[in-house]
Amino acid sequence: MPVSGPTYAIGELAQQFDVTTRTIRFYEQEGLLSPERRGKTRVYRDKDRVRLKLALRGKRLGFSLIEIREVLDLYDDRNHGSVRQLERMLEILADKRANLERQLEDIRAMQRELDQVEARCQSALGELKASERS
Amino acid sequence: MPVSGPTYAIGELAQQFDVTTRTIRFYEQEGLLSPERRGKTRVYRDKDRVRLKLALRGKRLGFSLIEIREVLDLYDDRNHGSVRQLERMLEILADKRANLERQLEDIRAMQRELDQVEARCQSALGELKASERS
DNA sequence: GTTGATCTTCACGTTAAGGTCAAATCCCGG
DNA sequence: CCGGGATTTGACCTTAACGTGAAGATCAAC
Repeated sequence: MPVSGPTYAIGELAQQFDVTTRTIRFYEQEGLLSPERRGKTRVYRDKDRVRLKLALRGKRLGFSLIEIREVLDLYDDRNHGSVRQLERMLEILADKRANLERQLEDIRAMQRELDQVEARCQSALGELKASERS
Repeated sequence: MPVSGPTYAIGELAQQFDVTTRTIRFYEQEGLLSPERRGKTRVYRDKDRVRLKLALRGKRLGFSLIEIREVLDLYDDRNHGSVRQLERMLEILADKRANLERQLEDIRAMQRELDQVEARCQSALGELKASERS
């Protein structure tokens, strides 16, 4: 009983996520999406929507489309391959996890630096405005 | 009295940060670095090293070289321009800050998803190994 | 002094991630 | 049934961030 749920046109999806239809078609070409077809036109379901959302999140984090596809493919794995494949998956996951950790560190470091720069800017601005009043 | 401190050759720096010399020269061409010259050869000081470090961090966070240059230029600003310029700087900083926040959110969301995928992998792996023993 | 490592500039190549037409086709309200 | 907006495929274009030689200068070491 595949409840099926709502469907979306490509333009609809594009609007929802603020990307162009070109992007969505490109993601399909690169194997990130595989919508059904009604005739020639693409029909997207919620599972496609989820994949697109995850893909865009990955992109914001600097993942390449290839990496994103790898993870997405693991994600809805109804064919949990061999032991070897599963172990490879865990390897990839560990890798991505490590990367995220480093990004967190980087972000915190950069936030500290932004704090410093901003403080200097603010004080410089204060002085300028003070001298303006003189 | 500019203590000056240690200097580095381009290859040295490349090794320290695990990038190619081409990258370092490219960053110079793009205005991120501006080492002195002894004759034709580049001589790097600690301040250049710091800029390189910050640049690479920025890159890991998905900043473009242009954005990185903007921030670096703000960073060692001995010529804190006009009020307008300072205000523009604060604007940019706020922008980058917001971006970092979103990245943090994305990272946390993605970590949760990795947790789920990994759990599924682990359990599938457990089942496979169990059935192997039968 | 020659060899090998490192440096220089110049220039063309490459890859990722789409953008940008163009020309045909589809679908839907009137 | 038809006109206009949305979709389709296909082709080529673009930008960022380097890679990859080529060809020569320099410099320490043997």
